[in-house]
Amino acid sequence: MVTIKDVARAAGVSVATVSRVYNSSAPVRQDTRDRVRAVAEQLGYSPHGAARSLITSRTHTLGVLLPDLYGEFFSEVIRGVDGAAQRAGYHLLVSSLRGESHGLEAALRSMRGRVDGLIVMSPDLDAGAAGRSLPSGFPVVLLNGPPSDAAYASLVVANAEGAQAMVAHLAGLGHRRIALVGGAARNYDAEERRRGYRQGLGEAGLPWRPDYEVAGDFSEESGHAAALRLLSLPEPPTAIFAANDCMAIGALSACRDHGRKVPDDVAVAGFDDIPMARYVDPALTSVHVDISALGARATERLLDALRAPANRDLRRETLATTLVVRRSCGALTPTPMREIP
Amino acid sequence: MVTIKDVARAAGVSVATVSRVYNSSAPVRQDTRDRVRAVAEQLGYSPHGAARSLITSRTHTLGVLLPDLYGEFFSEVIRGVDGAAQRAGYHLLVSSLRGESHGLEAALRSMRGRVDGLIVMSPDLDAGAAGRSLPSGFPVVLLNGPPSDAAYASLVVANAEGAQAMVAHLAGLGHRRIALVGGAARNYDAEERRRGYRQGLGEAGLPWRPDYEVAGDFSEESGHAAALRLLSLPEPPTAIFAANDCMAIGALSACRDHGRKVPDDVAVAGFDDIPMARYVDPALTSVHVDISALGARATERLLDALRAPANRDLRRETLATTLVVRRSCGALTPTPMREIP
DNA sequence: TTGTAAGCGTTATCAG
DNA sequence: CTGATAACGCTTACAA
Repeated sequence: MVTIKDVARAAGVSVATVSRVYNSSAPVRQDTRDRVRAVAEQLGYSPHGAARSLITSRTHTLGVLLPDLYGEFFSEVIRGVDGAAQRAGYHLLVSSLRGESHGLEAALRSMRGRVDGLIVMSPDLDAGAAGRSLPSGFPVVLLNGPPSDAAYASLVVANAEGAQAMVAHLAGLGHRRIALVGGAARNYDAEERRRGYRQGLGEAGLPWRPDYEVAGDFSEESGHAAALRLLSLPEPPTAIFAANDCMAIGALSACRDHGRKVPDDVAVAGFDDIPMARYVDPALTSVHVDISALGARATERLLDALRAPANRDLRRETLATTLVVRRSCGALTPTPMREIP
Repeated sequence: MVTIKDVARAAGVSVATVSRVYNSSAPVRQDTRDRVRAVAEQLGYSPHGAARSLITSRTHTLGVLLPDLYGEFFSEVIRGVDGAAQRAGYHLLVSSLRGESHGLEAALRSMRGRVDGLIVMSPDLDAGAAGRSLPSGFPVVLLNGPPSDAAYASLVVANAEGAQAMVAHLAGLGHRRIALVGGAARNYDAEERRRGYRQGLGEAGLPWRPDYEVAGDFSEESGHAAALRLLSLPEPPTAIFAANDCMAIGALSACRDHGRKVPDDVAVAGFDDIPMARYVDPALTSVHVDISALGARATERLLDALRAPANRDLRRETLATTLVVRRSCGALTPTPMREIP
């Protein structure tokens, strides 16, 4: 491994000069600079990150902690985070929690001294403990977490508002029996979407019925099962609103299995508007969430915090959603697909 | 930030002892050990990764370089890699290349001293340069790359075999006019799948027709466009085989738009068998690739290489695929979905 | 079983 | 503009 010393020796300068060339931390004469560059290039030198961060106490790395790495949703989050991080010259240390309860704490500890800040997505309601494992004052942005941890900058999707808008839309189409396929238990997004659903019912003057609220876990399979249960009710719903698109797609296939035409016999809607949504049959009405923008925005806030640790901005920011009407909800006028900017 | 010195002082021992407690590198008396642990715990100490790896020259981190972070495919790869890495106590430094041609080289350089080994996915055919940017002897596993770089351990999906099997299946169902929606240009997977397609035609005694091979780029949109073009031919194909599932799903929607029933009027098949495949309508016949297993296997090989740098195994390993028959190909007997173990 | 001290590859400080 | 040299936090001989 070629070090700064080798370069210095070969270029006939001191290590300090080589360092200065690489950091432009002080003026270096043009010809020395060129010579150093040339020698370094030829030797195949590049600075050793760990050594660098030992002295600067900056790693130029952001930690990303996700509950799981499954499906398009997380792929999109990482995509957004990666883009923003890369633009700022930062690396990404990614780790998933895989449901271990104390995993968060362990993950946090093992990342000490390896990251300058953290993006933590912990939609788990009981994960209030998150905060305690962190050195206080360590730059963190919380993604889609419950609001309890007021001590951290956080970013959430307008879950309740989106769900409410969807119910309003369905009610506006004349549906009186609107069911919900709920998300994973003890999941904040799921709870918020449920809250929005109920609120939407209320505003539309529709009664809340316990048999119209069945549990899912965000997977296609659970959506399928839940929809089958709903369709088998003595008085089945005329609209099924799933708390995410995967479940909605599962619901679509359940309708087929059950011999119900969508949207003629029953309307189906989802949440998230994953890319696939417009390609299923019928194209899925959904609540659009710009997931990669969520990741990018989280990253930007984290980077801001790193640049100016003094005036830390701990606000809770909400990312708006948009209703995207497609065929699956049977909008009376065959609405053209709404453009997402 | 609390360092090893603070712990040593507070526990009334030397830093060496604290270090030994954390590394079990030498015997420490039980009571000293307990005292150190207690003090460390109370002070909230955890070893500084960068400092550690500076002296040990091991980062306990693996670099993952992906061409892009889009869609379920990459999400699954990372998932597999993360699982295997986490089991072995390794971190993941993830980065995408975003199509910058010299991005690979830059990414590699910037990771120097931050990772112990690399998993590089560079399906780009012209990326033979990959190797040259790496310090020779650095542990690397290549994923889905062209075979030119014989100097590295590599892992590939049995693309050609899978495609060939699909064509054989379609021909077996009586199809004589089988078209291909190809993958991205200059992409190794895409080329291999095309090769398998042509080979399959040959073995089935079917002629290769230039108008039956249209280009795509692995996106739903391109699959949609390509299928429309195929269906508008004077003599349209009776089966459309897309080089991945996203494009196949695009093709399904194109068939609907064109008023063709799948599978009655035209058969459609994909490649990858992403989770979504079984939930589209009709359920998509595809070539199953265990993507997360691919990632996990790559990681295991890399870890092996790290543990025993001496006997390095540079073989090229091929991951088998399985044909998954679902409704979209119109298999004459409505075959039940084949179980994936 | 424990302590002392020499690095690991950088950057930062201070002279020149 | 450039060069010595002291950190940074840790591990690891070598001594005790």
